[in-house]
Amino acid sequence: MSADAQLSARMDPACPMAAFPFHVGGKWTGMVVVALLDGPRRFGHLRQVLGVSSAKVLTETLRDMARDGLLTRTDHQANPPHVTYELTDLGRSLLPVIDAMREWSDQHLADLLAHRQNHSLATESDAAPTPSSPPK
Amino acid sequence: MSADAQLSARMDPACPMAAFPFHVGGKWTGMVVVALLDGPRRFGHLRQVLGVSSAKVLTETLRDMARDGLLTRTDHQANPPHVTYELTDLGRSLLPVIDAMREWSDQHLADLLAHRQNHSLATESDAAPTPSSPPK
DNA sequence: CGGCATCCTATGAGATACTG
DNA sequence: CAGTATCTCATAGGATGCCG
Repeated sequence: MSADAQLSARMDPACPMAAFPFHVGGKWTGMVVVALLDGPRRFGHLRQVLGVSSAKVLTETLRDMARDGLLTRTDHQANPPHVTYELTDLGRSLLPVIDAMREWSDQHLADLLAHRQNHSLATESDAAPTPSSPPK
Repeated sequence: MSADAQLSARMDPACPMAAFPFHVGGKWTGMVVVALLDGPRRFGHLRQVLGVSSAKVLTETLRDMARDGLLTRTDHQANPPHVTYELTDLGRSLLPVIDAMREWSDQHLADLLAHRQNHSLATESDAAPTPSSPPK
């Protein structure tokens, strides 16, 4: 399975960052890591795959990550411009943590969202029995 | 080692969240989890241990966490007020992820900070040889 | 194509003062 | 003691337009 497919499958709107209790750096940092797992990628490619709206945001994310040694920026000095970004070992070192987040998400995110849902309805009325997730 | 001691030792200003590339929920969420590992704690206790300046911030954090089922709030109906917060199983389920973050921090945070430092000095001048961290 | 420059807005975070 | 009520401020995120 390609990293791009993983991205769509695991980090798509169905599992929104909004409810996700973990973040890596900025909003897009974690996704950039995943998107670069298969090798160098171009700016435009990242922009499409991540679905990042504004170019500015992606530029900032990538610059910060380069500054922190998480990836390298390669300007191929071509015209039209051709720039690629590639994960460093340090960048790849984030993967176990990201995977830990994903594993948590697989196992517990639905539970968290159920609690949140439940809470909106019955702020104090009854005991609000846990809607899903019987304790293992 | 108590969770409180862990808190001071591992999440103190010497390892500031500012440079820490991971976050759990809000700024204080992760620390609340760690602070509650040893059992229920009172509002004031949390406020002291975490060093959270404003009561509002802690209140918000705790309310959000309760809403998400990460902890429970118990009002002991006493005067003066006595309220305790206790982790749920769901709240405890965050621990492996937090530990993964800490492990990453132990192994790579210094490296990241070195890169960051280096980058401020030589934005483009020379090749900026990696200051520390020979590849493994 | 891969950016900057500019502007805008929502939100997080905190300070301070007050209350049951 | 455990909050609530306001207010401020900084920053992240995003929209749009221009440039080499």
